[in-house]
Amino acid sequence: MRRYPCGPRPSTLEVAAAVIETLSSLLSNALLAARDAGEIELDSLPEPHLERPRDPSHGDWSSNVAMQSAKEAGLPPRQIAEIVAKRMIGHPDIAGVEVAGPGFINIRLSAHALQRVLREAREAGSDFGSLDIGAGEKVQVEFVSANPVGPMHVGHGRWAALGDSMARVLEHAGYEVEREFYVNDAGVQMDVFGKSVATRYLELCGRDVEFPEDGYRGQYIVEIAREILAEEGESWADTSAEEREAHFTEKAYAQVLEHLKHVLHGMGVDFDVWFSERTLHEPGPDGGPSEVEEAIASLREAGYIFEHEGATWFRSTPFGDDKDRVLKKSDGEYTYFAADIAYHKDKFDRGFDRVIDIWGADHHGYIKRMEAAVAALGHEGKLTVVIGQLVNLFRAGEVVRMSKRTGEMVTFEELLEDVGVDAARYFFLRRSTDQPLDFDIQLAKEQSSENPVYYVQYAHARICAILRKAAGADTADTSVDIEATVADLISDDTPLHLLETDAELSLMRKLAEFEEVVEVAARQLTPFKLTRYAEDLAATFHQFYTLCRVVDPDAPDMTAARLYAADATRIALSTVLSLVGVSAPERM
RNA sequence: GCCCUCUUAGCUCAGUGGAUAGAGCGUCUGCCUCCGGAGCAGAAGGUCGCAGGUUCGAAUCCUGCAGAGGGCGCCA
Repeated sequence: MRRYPCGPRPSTLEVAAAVIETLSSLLSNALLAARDAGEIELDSLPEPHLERPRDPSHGDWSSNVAMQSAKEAGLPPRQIAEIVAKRMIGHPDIAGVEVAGPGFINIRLSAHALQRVLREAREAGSDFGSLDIGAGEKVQVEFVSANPVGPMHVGHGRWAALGDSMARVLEHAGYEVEREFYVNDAGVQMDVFGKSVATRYLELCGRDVEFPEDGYRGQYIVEIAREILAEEGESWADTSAEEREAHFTEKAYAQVLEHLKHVLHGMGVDFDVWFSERTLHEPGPDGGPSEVEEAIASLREAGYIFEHEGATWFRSTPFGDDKDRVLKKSDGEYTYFAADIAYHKDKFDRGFDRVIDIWGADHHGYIKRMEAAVAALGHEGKLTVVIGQLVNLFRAGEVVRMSKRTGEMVTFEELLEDVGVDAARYFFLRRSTDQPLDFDIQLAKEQSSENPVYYVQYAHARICAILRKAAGADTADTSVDIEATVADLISDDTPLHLLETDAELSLMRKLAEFEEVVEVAARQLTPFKLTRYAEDLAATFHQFYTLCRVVDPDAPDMTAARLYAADATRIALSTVLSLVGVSAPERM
């Protein structure tokens, strides 16, 4: 249940916020007037909170001011509520005020107030629900960041959908967003990767070699080796192992990186920056210190570095970490953590006001030290780490088994090919982000009401069919331009006041919630709220459709008004789906 | 052993101090001479893991216990 503090709201918030402002001041004024009239004794005015009641029969908005001030006023809450309520009626936006339960003041908006959202949607178009709570603040979202040593697993796909949708919602809420992929192209896993490919290559050349114990055994390693063989022949079989492995590392790395970009682009996820970990270790301009060295120098300057047993340590415990952490090992190598500190210093040096990292659940225990490092660098509180949980694959209720040891698994690319981009993205965002997700491949492919993505898309397609019908075209005629059709059918003069039945009011109420949904999703970084809302809105529209005949040649005014409402719903559905990254088909 | 997260309807899950705890699926019953039935309506279904505490009020906050998952390297 959301609560809105009373007081001034950013003027850029439109419909819902304007209503909240109106209601808040009505409540405050009613209390003040009651006090001035001597009906209530109050030294301080409570901050009236407005919330949306769970139960629609309790009205559109509800306030608990009466309960809050009961103690001080020395009156029963219900009596205070009665006093306040009677002073609120009469406003054109208010259809009724009731006192209920222990002392709730339940407010019902007038049809007049609700109808405004339809014009709002039409004026805003694809900007419907957009806000300015970000006020242009620069935010970076870093996500996926899979090691470039193999195909993405399904969890990576979920994190891609999550990060991209989060970025879209933040943009819609007025933030300036950059998407970034951190490429872990340094470290031993790259060597192991190159060695694995090189060994497979030698095998393909007919050489008798032993596969490295810790090598990557996936079939894709063989495929990469085969491609290099086809391209470059057998000449690398006779070079030194060092030369060969170095070459194969780079060659295979480039291939995998291209593959990652290709798959992500195919699902509509495009990054602004691909950041290479290696660059952090390279010497600075004019041969100066690397970024890793500079980051450690910064921490040293701030007093958080010490030497112990031949290693260089970061004192992270003052920031709540369990133990201090090694940055430079006694063998002279830097740890992954050292590079990650340099990476985050680089992010903030680039001027982001806020940085969001989406990490896999296995990095859970890493959060505290990273937050500690960011705080030590003087950016406390600007980093938010979101943990993306894994995906359990099912097929018709049966678990799809995967083995990490043998490298056998369903890759994300295979899943995309199987179920399609829309279903994959939609399903990934149906659950709270920090909860493991059960993904049923068969359900995702099913074209029935059991499949929520079809349910929502169907509502959109259905509206488009109605609009085509209203324009006199065949409902299935896809050559009809929806936007132009709508412009012909409705106008600013359309008599929206005709919309006053329960089904129509419910639809308008649901549309008015959209802005709040965007706000909550942006503030809480929870894009899964969008899919819930999309399903709610689709259901509300289907109910409206069932009860309200839209196209009726005998009632042109009512037809126009209902088309207006249907079109506003189309705009909202299309917008919310675009925030999820799912298409809004005009016909299915 | 220590730390984190989770436990809500048969199943999958919403719900971070308010009212009679919700949705989808599944089960059962209805609705097409009518704009897309890929739809709609209704019914059944609950000790919110357990036990205390705080509060006018707790699924929600605190403590303990039980169960599930994850994390605890001079790995990345």
